[in-house]
Amino acid sequence: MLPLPDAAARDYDVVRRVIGFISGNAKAQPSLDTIAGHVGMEPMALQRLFTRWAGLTPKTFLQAVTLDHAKRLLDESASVLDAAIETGLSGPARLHDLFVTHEAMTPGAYKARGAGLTVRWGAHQTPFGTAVVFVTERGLAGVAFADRDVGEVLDDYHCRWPEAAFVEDAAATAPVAARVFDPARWAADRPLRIVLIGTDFEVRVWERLLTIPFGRAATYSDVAAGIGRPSASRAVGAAVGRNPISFVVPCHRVLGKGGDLTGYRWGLTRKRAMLGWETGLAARS
DNA sequence: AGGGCCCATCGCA
DNA sequence: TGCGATGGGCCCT
Repeated sequence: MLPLPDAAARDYDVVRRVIGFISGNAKAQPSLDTIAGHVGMEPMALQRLFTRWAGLTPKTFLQAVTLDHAKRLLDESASVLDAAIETGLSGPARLHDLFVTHEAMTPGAYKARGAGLTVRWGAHQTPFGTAVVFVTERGLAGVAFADRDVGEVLDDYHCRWPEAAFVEDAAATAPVAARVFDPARWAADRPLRIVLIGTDFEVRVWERLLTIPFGRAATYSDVAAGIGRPSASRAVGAAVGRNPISFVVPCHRVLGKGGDLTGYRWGLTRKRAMLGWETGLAARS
């Protein structure tokens, strides 16, 4: 049973529709009035909602989500990325971002398929819709989005770790969810512990994603080069798509080389939402 | 076999 | 020029 949607979740529903509309009519550059009309809101109300959600007006958000902007973001990020990798996960480059310490369960855990693991899960409202959060004794193990039905997400994770014991325990996951999706709580206390369960290759890709700073982006081939497999960008794409801890392991910050968003496990609209949200937050500083 | 890729080429306005 | 469409190579499950 889901908790009642809070303000953030209701906001996301509007945001989702707006982004869908904008990207479907990108060429037409729809005005605020047009957009508001499409979602059945007053323009001013929509404007306030967006500003509350992302710190951006819909107009600015629209610009932040275009191909041009994505290309520029990639250009600007290229230099920053090197510095971020130097300082690693705990350095000051993580300003504005979650501090994360990670541990890998590989490849034994992959083979063991979660045997001996107790996974506690709960569904929570977030700025990007309903998320199912999975935690283990060793740390946060999964974040997944459920557009319709939490059951689909559970099936998915059951398949990943078929030998693990799953226990619904929203009381255990609620604080993690609250912290992960609330920038005000980032870096406020101890680093967030996460555990990466996957093949050797996958874990290396996911670790690499953790070095992409907040509000920036990298390409699939950047990531491939970064793990010493410069020609494996396609395999990187597949591994990125299997990232079990979405948002926390920022797979939404990986774009095609030309600035295309290419794909996202939880829907391109959500990827756009995350990128735009980060842009707004980074600009606010 | 088949991907959340990438590059080169080609054809068409 | 620019923008699709196509084909071949690539490398991990």
